[in-house]
Amino acid sequence: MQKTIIAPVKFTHVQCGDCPIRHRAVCARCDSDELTSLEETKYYRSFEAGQTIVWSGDRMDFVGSVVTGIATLTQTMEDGRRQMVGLLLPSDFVGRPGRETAAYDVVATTDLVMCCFRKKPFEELMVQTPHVGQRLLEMTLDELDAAREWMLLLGRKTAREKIASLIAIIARRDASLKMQKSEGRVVVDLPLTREAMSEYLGLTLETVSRQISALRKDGIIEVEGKRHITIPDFDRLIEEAGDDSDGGFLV
Amino acid sequence: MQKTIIAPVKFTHVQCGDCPIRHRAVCARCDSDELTSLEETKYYRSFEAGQTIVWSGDRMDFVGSVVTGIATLTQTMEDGRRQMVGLLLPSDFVGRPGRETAAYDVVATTDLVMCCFRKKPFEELMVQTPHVGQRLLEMTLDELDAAREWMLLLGRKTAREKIASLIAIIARRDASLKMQKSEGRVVVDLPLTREAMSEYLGLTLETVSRQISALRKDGIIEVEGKRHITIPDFDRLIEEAGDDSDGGFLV
DNA sequence: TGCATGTCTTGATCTGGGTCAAGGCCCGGA
DNA sequence: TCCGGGCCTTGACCCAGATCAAGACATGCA
Repeated sequence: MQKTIIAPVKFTHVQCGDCPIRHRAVCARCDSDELTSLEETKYYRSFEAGQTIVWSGDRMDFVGSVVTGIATLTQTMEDGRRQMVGLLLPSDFVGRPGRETAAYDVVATTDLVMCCFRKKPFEELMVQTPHVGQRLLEMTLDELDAAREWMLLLGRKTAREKIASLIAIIARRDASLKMQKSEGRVVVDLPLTREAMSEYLGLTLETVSRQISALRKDGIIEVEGKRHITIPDFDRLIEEAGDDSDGGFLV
Repeated sequence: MQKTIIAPVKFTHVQCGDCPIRHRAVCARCDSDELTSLEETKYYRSFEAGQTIVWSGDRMDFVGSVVTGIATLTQTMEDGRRQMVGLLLPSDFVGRPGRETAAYDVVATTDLVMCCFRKKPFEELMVQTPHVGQRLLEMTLDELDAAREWMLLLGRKTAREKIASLIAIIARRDASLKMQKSEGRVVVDLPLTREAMSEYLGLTLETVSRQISALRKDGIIEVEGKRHITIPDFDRLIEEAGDDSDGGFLV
C-alpha cells in the first residue's frame, strides 16, 4: 500500500535544503551532537495522491514535515460529514509531540514526500535543545492564527467569499514559495480536487463548482482546464474574499 | 473606562494558586531568580462585563492569563459580521509572544480579572527558562486542537448540533474546573449572552434562541431563567451534538 | 410609578446553498 | 475504437437558517 523509502541517496541534497526541522530549527544555532542522534532516526516516506497516511485514532509514532506535495488533516463525523482542519504544504510540520495517537486523518492529496523522525528521539531532542521547541512554538502559533482565519471563513463568509478566499490563500502561499507573479497577473494551479475544496470550505462539491463558474463569468478568475487558474487582478479577488484589512496573509 | 489594579493585597493568595504562568510553568521546576525579575512586572487588571480589553490592530505590550471570568477573541469583517475565534476561561493564556499588535478584539464577556506581564520581560524569561516555553507550546497545541474541533462545528454541524455542542463544551470545562456534577444531572450557568453564543457558533441570535427552545421542548435540557441550564442526561446531549467518538473532550 | 434599555423569544417570510439528477470531458485499458 | 470510471458542471427543486418584525420580561433610573 505505501512505499517507504529510507534515506536514499537521491534525497541527500534535500535534507538540509527543505526539511524545516533541521534547516529552520536546528542547523543554524545548535551544536551538531544533538543533530547526529536525530539524524539516525530520520527517514523519508513517499505517498501517492489519494493515499491516507494515518487514520484518526491510529497509533502514530513519528513526527515529520512535508518536503514536496500536499497533505491534509481531516475530521469525519459518524455519518460521513467531513471537514478539513489542516492544509499542509512543503515545510509544514505534522504530528504532535506528547500525543500517542493521531487526532485526524492525514491524507496525501498529491504525490507527497515527507521527512520523518521517530517521535521518541525527537521528543528527547526537544528537551535537550530549546531552539527546536521554540521554533515549534512559533510554527504552532502560526497554525493557530491560520485556524482562526479559517474559522471566520467557515462561520461567516458566503460561498463566493469562501472560494475567493481559498484561491487567494493558495496563490499567496504559492507565491511566497515560488514567486510566480508576473506584473499583476497571478497564476495558480489548484492542488485540490473540487471535493477537497468543499471539505476545506464547509460546502458541497456542487456549490464549489458553481461558484468557480460564477467567478469565471464575472472575470475575477480565468480557468484553463479544471485546475489552472489565472487571476488578472489580485486586488479584485481579495475584495471578493471579503477579507478584513491585511486579511489572510497568514498561512 | 478600565480599572487597573496593581497587585493589591487581596490578590496575594491568588498569585500562586490561579496564575498558570507562575503556577503551572514556573514554580515547580525553576530557580527563583528568574521569577523575581518576572514578578516585578506582574500586575492584575480588572474589567467589567462587556468591556473591550484590546482592539484588533492595537498595540499590545503585555501577555497574561485569565484569573476569573471569561474573555473572548473575536474577528470582525468590514461590514460588521463577527466570528468568535477564542473563548478564554480561567487559566487560559492571552497574547502572543513575538507579536506587536493584537490580531483580534479581546472582550470581557463577564466581569474579569487578568494576571498580566509586560511582554518584553516575559519574552526574555522565555529565552532563559525553557520550561515556560515548553508549557506555552503545550497550551498552544491544546488551543489548536480546540480550534480544529471548532472548525468541524462551524463547517459541518447543524444549528441544533452546534447549540448542543456548545452547551456540552461549557459543561465539560465547568465540570473539570469545579466538579458540578451530581449523579448524572449536570448543571451549567451559561456565561455567554445569546449574541455571544451566535458569534461562537456562526449563527444568528434568533436561531440560537430557537434551537435552545427546541432542545428544551425535546427534554434535552431544562432552562431556568435565561442562563441557568440543567442537563438531565448528558449522554443524550452528546448524541445531539453529533460528536465523533470521544468528541470534544478537548478545550 | 412609569419609562427606557438591554436581553431574549417567537412568528412570518425569504433565500443561499444543499440535494438529487443528468450529462460532459478526459484518460487509460481492453 | 470503444468502454468505464474519475472528475467536474449544470439544472431543478427544496429546506435550514437568515432576515424582518413584534412583543415579552427584567432591571435601573427619573
